[in-house]
Amino acid sequence: MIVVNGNEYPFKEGVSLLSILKEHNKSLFKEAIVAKEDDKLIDLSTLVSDGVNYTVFTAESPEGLETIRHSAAHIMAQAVKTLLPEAKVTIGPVIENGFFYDFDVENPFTPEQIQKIEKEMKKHVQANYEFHRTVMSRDEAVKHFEALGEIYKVEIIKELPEDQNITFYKQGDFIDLCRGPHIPFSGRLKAFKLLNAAGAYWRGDEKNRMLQRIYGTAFSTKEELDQYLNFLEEAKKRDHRKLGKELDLFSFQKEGVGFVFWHPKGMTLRNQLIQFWRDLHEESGYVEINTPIILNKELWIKSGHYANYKENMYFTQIDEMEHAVKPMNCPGCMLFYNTSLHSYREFPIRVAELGLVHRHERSGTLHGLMRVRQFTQDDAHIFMLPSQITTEIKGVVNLIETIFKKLGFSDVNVEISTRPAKFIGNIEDWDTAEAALKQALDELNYNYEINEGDGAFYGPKIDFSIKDSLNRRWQCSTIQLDFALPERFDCTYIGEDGKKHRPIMIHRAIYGSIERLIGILIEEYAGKFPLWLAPVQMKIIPVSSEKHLEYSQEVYKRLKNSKFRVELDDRGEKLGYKIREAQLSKVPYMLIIGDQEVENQTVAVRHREHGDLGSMSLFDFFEKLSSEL
RNA sequence: GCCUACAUAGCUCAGACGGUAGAGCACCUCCUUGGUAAGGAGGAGGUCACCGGUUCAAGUCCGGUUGUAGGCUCCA
Repeated sequence: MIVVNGNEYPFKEGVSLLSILKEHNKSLFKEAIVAKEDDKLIDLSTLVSDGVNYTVFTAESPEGLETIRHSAAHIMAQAVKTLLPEAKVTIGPVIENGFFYDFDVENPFTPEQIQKIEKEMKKHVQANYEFHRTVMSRDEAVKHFEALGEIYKVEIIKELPEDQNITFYKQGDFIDLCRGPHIPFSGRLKAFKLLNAAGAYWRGDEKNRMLQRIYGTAFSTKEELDQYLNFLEEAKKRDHRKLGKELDLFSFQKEGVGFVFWHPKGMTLRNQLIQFWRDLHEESGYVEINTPIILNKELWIKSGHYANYKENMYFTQIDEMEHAVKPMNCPGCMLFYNTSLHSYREFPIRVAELGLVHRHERSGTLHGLMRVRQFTQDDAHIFMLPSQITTEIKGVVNLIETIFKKLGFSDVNVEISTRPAKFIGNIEDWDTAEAALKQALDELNYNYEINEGDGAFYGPKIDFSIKDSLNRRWQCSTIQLDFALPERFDCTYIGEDGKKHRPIMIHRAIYGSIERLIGILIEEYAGKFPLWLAPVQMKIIPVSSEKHLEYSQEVYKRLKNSKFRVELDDRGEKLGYKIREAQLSKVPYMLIIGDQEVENQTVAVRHREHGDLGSMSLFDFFEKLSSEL
């Protein structure tokens, strides 16, 4: 007997899972993509063994979808080889929303070629080739691919363990090295699209040859594919670079590549975020400092940045002495710490700094507000006793939670990075610190991933990332322990025993970069900022710019005096026109003032999303606003 | 930095074959004083990113530079 998806079938020697389905379960047979034996994904062509429990997946399952995408990459490679036989194939994995395949070709792919490749793929799908799995020995495999001139495959095979059987998949006359599993027939690939092409280094190493990568995606149905393509379109509309221009928040100029020009409305966003941040930090027992953005080279040698981070730093001369523009705030804070003698009784000392830092990023990596060369970090350094680590980390995590909640982010990813191969300090300190980080997150019931060995050389860290509109993750908050800097700067405190000790120090940032955060917020809200952030909170629109002007100005003054960000549109345009403009500028409230409002001393409130809310007294409107803020 | 594509008015975009620039919106002026997403008329605005080449003639063809976009790499 064998079991498939809970149903028992008689066992027969030398029969594949697919044949079993074909015989006993026609509907599942038609939909089946891949299967699982215990925890191992297998092809449907696998011959069944007696007494085994199999699970068969359709395209609807994550396993099925991933297999479809993987096979789509192979079919794409097949199509490329059909059209360009001299192309050399490399690798073609599944990625978050699709797949790609890298080719070594003489000339980069043109959009027309991509179209042709897509058409060719459709032919291969139509042909409904069987994906045939074969096994070869290493030597056979190397010979096979050497004969074909597929040098990249040869390279990969040579790196596989000597004794390992190497599997191949053949569909039509195309054969590719692959661990599998794959869809049973190419016809099971029902909905796919090639998206774009780009250069990519072989093995991601810029010293290697640049290959040409084609990205594509595949879904279980045409509807889902269309839905995804639609999502990409929608995401484009939310792109912070587009909205930043439309809403006049900021700009970039060729005179300063990677440096943001903040326009008045963008400045309001910054200031609101900063004010919220300051209030919260003051409540949470932080002090705030500000340190210079230019400091001499000796400092950066001492901090280790000169040795480890020089490539990303800008240098300048002052009185013939070399100086650097700060890429980080920590050394300045160390100097501040050392300006006085500290006692363990003061601990923890929480020192915040909204520090303007400059980092040289390679030109090709710049991306709107998300990656720039000058940005403001909402930094803080906390000095403490070893026994205070967990409590302090928890304090920071709570602060992060409060802030993300206010900003409306729910999809936050948390990762702990532990001791790397190259590290400073002693292992006991690392172990204590890593345990403290985990304990803090555990006590707060956080789910997190662990990146073993991914910590900085100076200490372990917790990173928090959130998503932009295209589901790209951006790291914002970070909490990093640092064993190096207190040492390098000889920071000390006087302990209970009257002797000098080395304090524990953490760096932390919550917004990460104010620039990046605003970029993410623009996309998160699609430009419709909540009332507390909105650059303009309400616009007063008189029906007639003559008859209703006086009362409109009075309303304007009262709102202005109550510290609201209000504008009065007193142009001689028609009501519909002014509403349209206000609507497009995404102002939360429009206050329409006509004869009725003047007479009753009210305002007609229109909300950017809920439309006309009717007339109300200014007092009621204030009540409404305060309930929203 | 590397690969590819793109660069025309403030914005969004047209400009087959090379014959010295065009629309809509925005802006300015005038008319219109209009009740919940565009009232009308007129006007002004461009060294076609920059530098060089081919040509009688370059927005258009070629080369380079700069910037932008999508990736690679790197990171807040």
